[in-house]
Amino acid sequence: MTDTRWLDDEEQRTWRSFLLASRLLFDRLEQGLKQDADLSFAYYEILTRLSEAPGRSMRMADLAAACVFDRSRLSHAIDRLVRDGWVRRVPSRSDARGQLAELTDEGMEKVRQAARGHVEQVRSLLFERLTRDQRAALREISEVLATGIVDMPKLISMGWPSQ
Amino acid sequence: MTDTRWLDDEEQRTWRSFLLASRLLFDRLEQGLKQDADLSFAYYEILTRLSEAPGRSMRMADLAAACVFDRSRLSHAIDRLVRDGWVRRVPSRSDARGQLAELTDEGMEKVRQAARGHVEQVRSLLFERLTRDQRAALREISEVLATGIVDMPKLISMGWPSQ
DNA sequence: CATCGGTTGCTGAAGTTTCAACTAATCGGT
DNA sequence: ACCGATTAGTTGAAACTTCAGCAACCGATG
Repeated sequence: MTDTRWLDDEEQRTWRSFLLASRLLFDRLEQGLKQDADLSFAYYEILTRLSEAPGRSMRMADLAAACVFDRSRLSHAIDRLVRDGWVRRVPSRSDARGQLAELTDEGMEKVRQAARGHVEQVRSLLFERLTRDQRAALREISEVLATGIVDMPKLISMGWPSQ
Repeated sequence: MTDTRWLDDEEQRTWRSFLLASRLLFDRLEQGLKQDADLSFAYYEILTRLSEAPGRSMRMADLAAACVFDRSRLSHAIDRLVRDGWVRRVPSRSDARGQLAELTDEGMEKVRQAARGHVEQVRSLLFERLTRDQRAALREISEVLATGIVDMPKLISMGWPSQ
């Protein structure tokens, strides 16, 4: 029974508010995507990443890292996206173990459509509610936290915001 | 094809960093709880809420609201917590439809143990990385966001941070 | 007290994620 | 060239969440 340093009142409140806010936000976004594009947030993110990648395709492992999924989860998810026709699997030329996930034209169109409402929602639920200073603070805080938890270099190299 | 207002660079970065940071953070916490208490974050939260409630028990619907779960999810989750002996179901006296979820003594002990490592992790992954100002900003931002998405009054009444 | 709209909690099925194994291919040193 | 160690990606089962629907109950109203 070593003594734990508990959270003080201020911290407790901050933590719970953060928990609540992020959950409400993500739930809403999930719900929005489901409603007007019949996509889960996870699928939307996969499609988005692919749409931004050169050749609209990425190695499975890179895509997994970019989405912060484990390989298994991605593999199953791609199964479903392939079944629905948004993505296609292509064997890698340079590494016979490798697979590329490649966005189909239908997939590209799908993301485009989904993005409209989604971006609008991010704007109205997040940015429009914050002052300029708060937006800046949020960015700074997020970058500090992310950097602290994982080493950035790898992530930057796959398209995450740097610095 | 109405024109969507896209996110500018600054917003884009803020949004992606926020997404990344919160995901990494929650993943780590989940992983930590799993490792040293064999609990998912969801279960941990249920147990925590119960441990703080008068009589260590709550109405299903209230508990669901407090955890931001839907009723069905809670119902299934409580099934499993009952199976494992951490929680017991008690019919409500005042409302024949109602059920209370009540923490068992074993459940209470379980949360206590789990809380040690968990709190330590929240501290080291979140609070220790932020300056005093950043902590204050995070709280403010979180409260603004949460308030914007859902009307607070009900939540406050069930133990969420107010104001 | 009969009825009707709303609430409470549960259920089973379908969809998704997690976990542990597994195969195939590559790498690195000898 | 070969062999053990590592990496890429997949698989199937178990765990979990979501979804739609149900039965029981509440409570206000006529």
